[in-house]
Amino acid sequence: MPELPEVETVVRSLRTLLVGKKVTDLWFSGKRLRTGSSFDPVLVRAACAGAAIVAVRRRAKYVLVDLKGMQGAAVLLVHLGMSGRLRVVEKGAELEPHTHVVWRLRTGHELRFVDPRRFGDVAVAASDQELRGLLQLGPEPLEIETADLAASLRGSRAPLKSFLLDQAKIAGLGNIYVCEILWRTGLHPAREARSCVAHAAALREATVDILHRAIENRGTTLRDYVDAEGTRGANQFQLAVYGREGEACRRCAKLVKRMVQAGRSTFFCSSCQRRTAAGRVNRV
DNA sequence: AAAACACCCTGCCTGC
DNA sequence: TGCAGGCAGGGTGTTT
Repeated sequence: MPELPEVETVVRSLRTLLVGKKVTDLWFSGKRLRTGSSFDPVLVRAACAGAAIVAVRRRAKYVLVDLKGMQGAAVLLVHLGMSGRLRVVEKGAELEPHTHVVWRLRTGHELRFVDPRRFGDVAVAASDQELRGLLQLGPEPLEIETADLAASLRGSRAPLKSFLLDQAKIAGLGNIYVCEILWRTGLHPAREARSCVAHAAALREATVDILHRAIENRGTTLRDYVDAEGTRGANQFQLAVYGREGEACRRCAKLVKRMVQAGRSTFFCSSCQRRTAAGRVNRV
């Protein structure tokens, strides 16, 4: 499940493998991607074929590839969804099932987008401003200012868990890292966001630390996440609560609980993470 | 207006 | 053993 650290890891590996390379041609499976996707093979081919790869960037959970083609500059957007992978392989390497887009490079390598569940997305535009997926995104978690986070919290009656998952409020977190951030700060997932204004600094600090550590570990591989070179992450061994229902809390040894919020699992410690505004910030 | 929810998809796991 | 059903959840569109 690629979240910000996994996407950042993929972007870094793609950057070393792709920048300066030229796309010769593309191949498509013909399958649709996620509902509401603007994925259009004709447009993607027109923007990519013959273009040079200038840069590879990340915005929230999106991979952005800057292209320079005969018709000018373009931006290629790839979202990995739940099960998406971007791999750079040798031409002629066996085609994995559920491969949907292949960019053939002049070097003889291929960039491949593989996505069994097709929750991912591929799109092109002339600039970031024309990429629909990027328009509603909030600030980057690694760059957000405490005052801005506090102001945003103050205006939301949503549960804190939902607030942190809302890409319009803060862009790039997913279920795994939100659970970890809440545990680290000792805040209960069901607390109203606006009751946590005083904890904005602690939330920001925990977020930055947890994301940095996850990036250092090259992401969390729970099932099949790998980077562009096929390397698994190692951050799954650092998780304090996610996926640990019934196991001992690493801080107080009580059993980690699971509840469902907005249809998604929340893992937390009911002893360390109190509903009441105790004002206590826990440290590992 | 903001929050909640249904939907898309496949693979894995559980239970009968 | 085999198969049905539940579950995983990011983002979008719809409903409350």
